Amino acid sequence: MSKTLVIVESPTKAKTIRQFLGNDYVVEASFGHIRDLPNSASEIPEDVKKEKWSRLGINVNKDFEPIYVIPSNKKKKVTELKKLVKEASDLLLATDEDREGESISWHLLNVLKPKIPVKRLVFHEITKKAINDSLSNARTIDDNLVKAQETRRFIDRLFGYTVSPLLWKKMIPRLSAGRVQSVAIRLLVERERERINFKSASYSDLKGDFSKIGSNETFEGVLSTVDGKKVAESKDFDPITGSLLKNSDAILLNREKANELKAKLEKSKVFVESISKKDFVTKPQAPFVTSSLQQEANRKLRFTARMTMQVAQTLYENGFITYMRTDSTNLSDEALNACQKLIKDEFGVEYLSDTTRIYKTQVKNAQEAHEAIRPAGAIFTPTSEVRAKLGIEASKLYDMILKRTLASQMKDSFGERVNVTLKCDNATFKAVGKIIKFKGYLRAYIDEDTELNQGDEDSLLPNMKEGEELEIKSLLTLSHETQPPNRYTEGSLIKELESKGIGRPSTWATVVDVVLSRTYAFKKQNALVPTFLAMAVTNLMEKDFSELVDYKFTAHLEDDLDAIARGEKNNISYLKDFYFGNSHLGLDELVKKGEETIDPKLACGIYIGKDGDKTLEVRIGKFGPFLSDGEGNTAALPDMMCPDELTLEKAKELLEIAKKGPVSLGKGDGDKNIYVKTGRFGPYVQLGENEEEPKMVSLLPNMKPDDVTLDIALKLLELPKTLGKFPDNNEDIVVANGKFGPYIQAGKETRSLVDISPIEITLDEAIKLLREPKKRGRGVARKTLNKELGKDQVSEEFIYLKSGAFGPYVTNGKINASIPKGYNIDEVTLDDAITLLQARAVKLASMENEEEGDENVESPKKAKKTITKKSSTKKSTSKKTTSKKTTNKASKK
DNA sequence: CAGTGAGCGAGCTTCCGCTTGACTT
Repeated sequence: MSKTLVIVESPTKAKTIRQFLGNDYVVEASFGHIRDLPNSASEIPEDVKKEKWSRLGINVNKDFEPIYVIPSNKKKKVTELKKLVKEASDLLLATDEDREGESISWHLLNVLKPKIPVKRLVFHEITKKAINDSLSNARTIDDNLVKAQETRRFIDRLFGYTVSPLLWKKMIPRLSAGRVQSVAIRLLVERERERINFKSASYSDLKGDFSKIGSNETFEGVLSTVDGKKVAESKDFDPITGSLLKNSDAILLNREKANELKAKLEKSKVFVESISKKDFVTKPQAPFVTSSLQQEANRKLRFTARMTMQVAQTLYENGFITYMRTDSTNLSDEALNACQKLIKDEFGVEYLSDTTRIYKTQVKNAQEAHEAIRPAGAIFTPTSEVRAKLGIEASKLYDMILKRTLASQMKDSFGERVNVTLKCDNATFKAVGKIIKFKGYLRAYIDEDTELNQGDEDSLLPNMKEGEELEIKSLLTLSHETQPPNRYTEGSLIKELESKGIGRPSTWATVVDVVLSRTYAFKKQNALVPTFLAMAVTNLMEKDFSELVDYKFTAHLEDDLDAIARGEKNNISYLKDFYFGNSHLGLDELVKKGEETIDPKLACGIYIGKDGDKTLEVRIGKFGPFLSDGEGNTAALPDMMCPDELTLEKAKELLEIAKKGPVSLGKGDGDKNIYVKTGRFGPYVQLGENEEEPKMVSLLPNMKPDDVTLDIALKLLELPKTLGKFPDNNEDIVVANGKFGPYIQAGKETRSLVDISPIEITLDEAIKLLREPKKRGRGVARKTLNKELGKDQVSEEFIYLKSGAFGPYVTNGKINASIPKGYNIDEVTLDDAITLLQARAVKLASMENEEEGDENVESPKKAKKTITKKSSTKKSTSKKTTSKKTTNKASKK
């Protein structure tokens, strides 16, 4: 008998639903979108390739008719689904309930062309009840919602694929621009500009230790007013001028004045002027959504957004948490019941909120197709169990999710704050005490706001009366400097984008990756530093495409898409308006205008300042940014230089040094100068300067320019050198430093030098090495790519970057992790490596458990499985499901 | 096996959102 085919987006979701639906249903996953506009030139069908519009994938002249193609990695999936449709009695399209989900269903319908009855249905949560409800509420596909999705897709494509080529022409190839990424880098750049324009201000104040008379228990007070005027603090200063804000009537104390005041007050008496008490209440925050999870994991666990999502994915696949790409703060009844029970058990009934707390989603464009991120199931798994199965990293993230979920249904925290003003001569001091009377949700989870503003600790003041005299135990002058605004971190950038409605839960982690991999920014500890390239691109975008990088562009787009989804707006005329313009210039005209008017010379320069009549600027060159004075003098910029560090003075200095030329280390052969320089292929030493072909030798791997002494330089310049004869073939043994690192050669025999330095190797050592068997070609290459990235501060392990048979990977000696595509091998940092290894460890722990599960259930078949691993994928997945079921059952007791 | 800041082919690069690929060095 044929069955009903149900198609969902995620295989894990399919697996869960399969358990609820029973044998009359076949549940399969589409793995997201199955069809899209052609991604690259190779995907454009031959018959339209000649058309001018084909590189957009959209025929802009024919009502924006798209070319849809099935990407190669989806072809197998599609054939599989087609086959299942043939066998099925009817089809249920159960993709997510949002624009993208509706579109996936529409594409499925168009590609699979089913001849059986088709219905569209949605589950709001994955519980038996919700699924049964949805089965009885099936509907048809919402065409307007599909049109809204297409419009979004086309706008992004038209923006990205017309503006990026303009950047290639005017700046350098391979640059990119888009609705989301261009705004992300603009945020970074604007913050950097604030830092560049920032003028620091110095100010001083006093801190005092006070006590009741005769008591040794002191408390702290901070100088608040002098002669009735507020003492200036950080926020009273103008960040651009560094002086007091115009409308501020605060009094500015420099160090001298503060010291004078201190000397005077030390001789004065101090009294309690006033005491005021105020109750305060703090409330828990909503359960996690993708962005808040990424932010808190970034802040508390130092996870990158990518790492957070990798670990969350593993937790999801193992049935520990609900879906991790969501913008909904909603908790299902199942979750609420589980919370209430656990709160009672763990903390006591007095900690349970009287009413169910419901959190309104603040995000404007939220699509709420899923629940909040929470521990899965009707009974939450204890963290210890997650730790046992998936290891420490996964359990840390899980614990955070568990506690935040619980806290969201717990009682408020409340307490009392006491403000005391002390009078001392013509000055006053302020002391603050705090008592938390009931910790409430803080027992479970302390969020960022609470942590920053008040902490969860009591700070007590002694009992005092107004008018009471106190003792001054000590006074201290404190000097402060105002600080420039902080750079964005991954977490705070995501937060900012989300608050502007830009980007979606599934993309925030990749947005960060795009910005980094296109070298629009680099990481400095946790901060994202925009590059000069990002500044040049942002300058251009702001000037010529201001509407597109306006922070409100996406918000307006969302409003319009909603109108299209409601059937109130026509999508074609909307697209025409955007691309060809109407009352304003359309994208097409903007790009054409840009092609004519943008001067590459101007676009590639970032103004630094004037040196006399010379204009100093950073220029974007093919090989990266460099300094120029406009008169042919150039200078390289130090690696990883932050834009706000390149002041006018610093720029002058760098140009000055470059003009003088490299400093000679000393004299070498024939009285020629020896220099250390850096070229396209890294640092090298050079002998002489005016020769036609000065001798140049690269530094050895692991050698830094600063380490090179005259002695080392002389030895390097001896390369390539002949050590002597190789007795076995009577050829000269030559030591050289080649493209792939140092090596020795005797006739046809070559060996890479790995452990021995080419400037120290002796004839005997060379002979010995040549007689040892040659490692295979790849082996040699692997040894050359053997870079120590540094030491993991936590585990104290050294981490290496190596290249193996399956491409480059990082290792800590125990675990290996491949470098994913998109990484520049030369730029893999220690942090990247640690992230990759942690994610790998989590994955390995998860796989180990699956293996054990298999063994327990069907150990006799294990051998068979390993042999037929590739050919019978289907079999092994179904087996995994059975094993999962049993482990789950076992764990729920 | 080259040491910049740029002059020539030919063809390509690029967007945002959905989802998880392969398991070793």
